[in-house]
Amino acid sequence: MSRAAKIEDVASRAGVSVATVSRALRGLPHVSAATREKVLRAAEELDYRPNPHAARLAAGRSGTVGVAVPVLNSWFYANVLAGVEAVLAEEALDMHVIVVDGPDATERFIAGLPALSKRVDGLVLCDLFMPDQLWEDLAGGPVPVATVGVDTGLFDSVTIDNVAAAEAAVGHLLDLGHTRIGLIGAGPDGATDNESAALRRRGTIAALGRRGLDLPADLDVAGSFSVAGGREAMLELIGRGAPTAVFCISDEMAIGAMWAAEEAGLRVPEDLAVVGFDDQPVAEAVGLTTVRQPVSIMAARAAHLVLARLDGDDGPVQRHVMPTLLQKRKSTDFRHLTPVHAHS
Amino acid sequence: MSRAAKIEDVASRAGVSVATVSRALRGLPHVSAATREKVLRAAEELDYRPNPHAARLAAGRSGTVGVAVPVLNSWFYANVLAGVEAVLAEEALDMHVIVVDGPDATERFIAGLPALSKRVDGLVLCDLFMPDQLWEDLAGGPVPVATVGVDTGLFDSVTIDNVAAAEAAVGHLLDLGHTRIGLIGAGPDGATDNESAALRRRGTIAALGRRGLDLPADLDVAGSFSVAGGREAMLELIGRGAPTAVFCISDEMAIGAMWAAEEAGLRVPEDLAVVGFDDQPVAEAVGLTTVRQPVSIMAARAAHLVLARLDGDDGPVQRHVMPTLLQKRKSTDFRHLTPVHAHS
DNA sequence: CCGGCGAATGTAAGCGCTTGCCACTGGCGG
DNA sequence: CCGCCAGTGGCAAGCGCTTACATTCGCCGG
Repeated sequence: MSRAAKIEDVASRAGVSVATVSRALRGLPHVSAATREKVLRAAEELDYRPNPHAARLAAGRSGTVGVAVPVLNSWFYANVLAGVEAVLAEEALDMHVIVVDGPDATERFIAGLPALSKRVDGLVLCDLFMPDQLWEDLAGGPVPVATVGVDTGLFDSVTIDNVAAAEAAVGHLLDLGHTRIGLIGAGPDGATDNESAALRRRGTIAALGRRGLDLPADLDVAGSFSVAGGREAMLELIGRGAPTAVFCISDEMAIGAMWAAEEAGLRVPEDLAVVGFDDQPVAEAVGLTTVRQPVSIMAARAAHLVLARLDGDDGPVQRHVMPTLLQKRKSTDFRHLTPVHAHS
Repeated sequence: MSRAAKIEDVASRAGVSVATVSRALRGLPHVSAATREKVLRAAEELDYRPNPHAARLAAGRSGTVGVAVPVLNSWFYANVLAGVEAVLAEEALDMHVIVVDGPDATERFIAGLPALSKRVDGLVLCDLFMPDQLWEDLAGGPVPVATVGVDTGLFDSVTIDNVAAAEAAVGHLLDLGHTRIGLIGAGPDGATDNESAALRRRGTIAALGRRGLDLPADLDVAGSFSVAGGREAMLELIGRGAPTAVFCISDEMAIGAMWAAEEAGLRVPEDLAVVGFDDQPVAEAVGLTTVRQPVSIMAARAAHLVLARLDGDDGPVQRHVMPTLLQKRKSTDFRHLTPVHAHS
């Protein structure tokens, strides 16, 4: 065909007005069954495809929800995207992905926020770190927001209880008899400011504290959320006099830590117990004890929350806390006897 | 402010016409420096943000390139997205991600193709499997396409030499003295039709053939591209009488295979040599010998290729073949003595 | 048999921007 | 001193759709 059909062509072919075509095609009321049928047929025959930009301009809605993540190529965020994408695809909505990696990108993201509200109808924000003022600005804005991984109290959120999860992980290590437990985390000292990291650190300290222990500075290291980051942190720990167990706030880091341990001639779990966080498929394969969190389900729920807001739900802010589960595997399957116990 | 500023507001504030504002803001010629400055200031003062939908409708361009991938939550495709996103972000273009998982989604993708050409200016297609006819239709269409991982000859493409890479991998195994080498692949029998999988299988057979060996049916299994898929395939292989070495067409599968081996009491590399494909970070951590391919660089190049087409490049189709490298690690670090050699 | 009412449809005014085309301006050579 | 040209800038017609409002029509109760 020469030129793409427009709504007007469909209208004249069906013998109705463009308004009727628009209504019929979108399933709106006030169209008789017969007319609708006629329109559908005409559209079919012309292979009509509505122009989304025209529709969006006219309707003032974009049919798109934005998803902001710090990086794309990590298991966690890839699954966030997958979770959101799955629900959006069902609703025939577009996903606009925004990568906010590091301070510069955050700057740009913030600067682009006003413009963003024109291109997305809703927003799923994942592990974003911004000044409080901006969160409030966002809350005052027109686009519904759901956050995953962070809970500001201002928006619908879906998180896990990071503190409790970390307590469980470290508690497990303590139950095994460890007293010299390292933490491989992330934070201002590490790659980025990350709320989850801070909470897991808090949980670690809480678990330790409950047994009268603390987290000595030399066992408290931070790295980037990656295999390499975990390895480096572990190497650092080893250089300082290795702990007998280490809690890593991501599986990638834990795998890096196991690697470093091996390089240093430490056996896991005999010489070093390791626990990770996430429970990605690889964790099970390598026998890594880790905290399972339902990543893509969380993301999907966040997506549903913004969709509900788009459908007019104006109930109170919903703050979902999803369950986690400590998966015990080989990397901690060894009872550690501390010198104290050995002599008692 | 009450209502978002529109171009007209900027125009009147700057004392020029909307046409001039449009030109000034987009850096088009035929605007004097003084005028441009005036416009910029006015826009700044009003915090003006152009409405992308209006711009796209009027201009007939979408400022968006689409990226189709089979799944989001795998290392490979996550890196593809990351690679594309990085170059698009630089050009201030949007990325529209399309997940084409399985036949149904492919169907939908194909059905949506005509509509798609209105919402994207270009397309990066990754490991997509479609009837030839549709590729040709696409080639006849208005939107430039670049493929990654598959080379149809119709579009700019960036691939690796899968056959040669597999030959190198299996050749390495042969050099180590293995003669009973299994292949864990994917294909019509596996999860999806995948061109790379077919080519790697071909390379495997070629390498074997060069030594006068063949790939017996009982050592030729297929699984899904995942840890679980690799594990199941390996278990199957073990059930049939384990080979002494196995080539897996992805790292996830290789890690699954190592897991299965361990479950079965086989030591890697002594009892079973394993080689994977991709060289994702975890591979190095677990000492997996594997074929490295520059995933995100490939994706970035594909993105550049479609951008070049958008800039009017109408040169001949470019078919880039990127280098791969066999990374030898612990999982194959053992010279296997076949009975034949042992007795000679 | 008539007024009125609601459902079905049409009319047309935008939505906010881009761009082809025309009009103006001032500096320059003739 | 005049006409011409290149460089600027304005005008206005779209881009293809949505939707408020007006209109039409069939049907019912009075």
